[in-house]
Amino acid sequence: MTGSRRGDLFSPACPTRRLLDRLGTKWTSMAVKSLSDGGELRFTELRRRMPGVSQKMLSTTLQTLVADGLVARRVEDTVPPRVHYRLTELGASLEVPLSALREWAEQHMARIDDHRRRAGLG
Amino acid sequence: MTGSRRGDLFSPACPTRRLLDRLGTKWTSMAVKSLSDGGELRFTELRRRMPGVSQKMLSTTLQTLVADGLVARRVEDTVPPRVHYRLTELGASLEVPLSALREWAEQHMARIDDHRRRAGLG
DNA sequence: CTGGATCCTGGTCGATACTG
DNA sequence: CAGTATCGACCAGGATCCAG
Repeated sequence: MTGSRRGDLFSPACPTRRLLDRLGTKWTSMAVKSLSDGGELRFTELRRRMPGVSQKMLSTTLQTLVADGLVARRVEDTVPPRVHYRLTELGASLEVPLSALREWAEQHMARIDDHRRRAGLG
Repeated sequence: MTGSRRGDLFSPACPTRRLLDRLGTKWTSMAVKSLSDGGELRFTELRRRMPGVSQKMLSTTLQTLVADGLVARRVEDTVPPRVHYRLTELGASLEVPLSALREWAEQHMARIDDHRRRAGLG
């Protein structure tokens, strides 16, 4: 942090853009929400809470979140293995602004859809 | 709105997912931010504020935003034509949760990047 | 000046099959 | 149970040229 960085908002390294890029991937926000609601969950439990997700995509999504430090992965050394996922503090802190965006979406997306229908693009 | 819709959060029509899908497209959030900062702007003014955007992508992005009802388009009937864009009330209201997400990104993305580097995933 | 039309590339995502 | 490997479809997005 070198003081004011408003100019950075439009640099290729813009943190907002990179964050939205990730949240924009299909399953990321749903996984965060599921872990926020369910606490610590196993792989299959998580999968059940995310209708439509494939094993590969859930695995990839979780790997990204773990690498980002938003989700913690805990392996029980049993047979068969049990793997548990939960939000880290960082992940939980993201839930705050993210839930604000969710509220906005739930309140206003219907109007957006309506507008799009009239424009004939949606 | 038909009362509580928490279950909808994971339906294919989930409003949050669809909103993030749009905000996740490369230039959308930058355009919203630029219009929020600059007020009403012409196409080329907007383009200057968004380094790296191509004519096509700016055009496409603005069309989407206009169709969504987040941005208003005003054409001055001159030669050559001047086209002005500004946020609608709906678009301005989106700026509220969006700026909260920006703050989070600016405060925490560095830590995410650091975490990723250690994980060796980029 | 403000776009539209076209072509092309890379990455996201899904289906399927296989493994410890 | 919890992944990994591979293949292919699809589309966002960039380059370029053209038009009102």
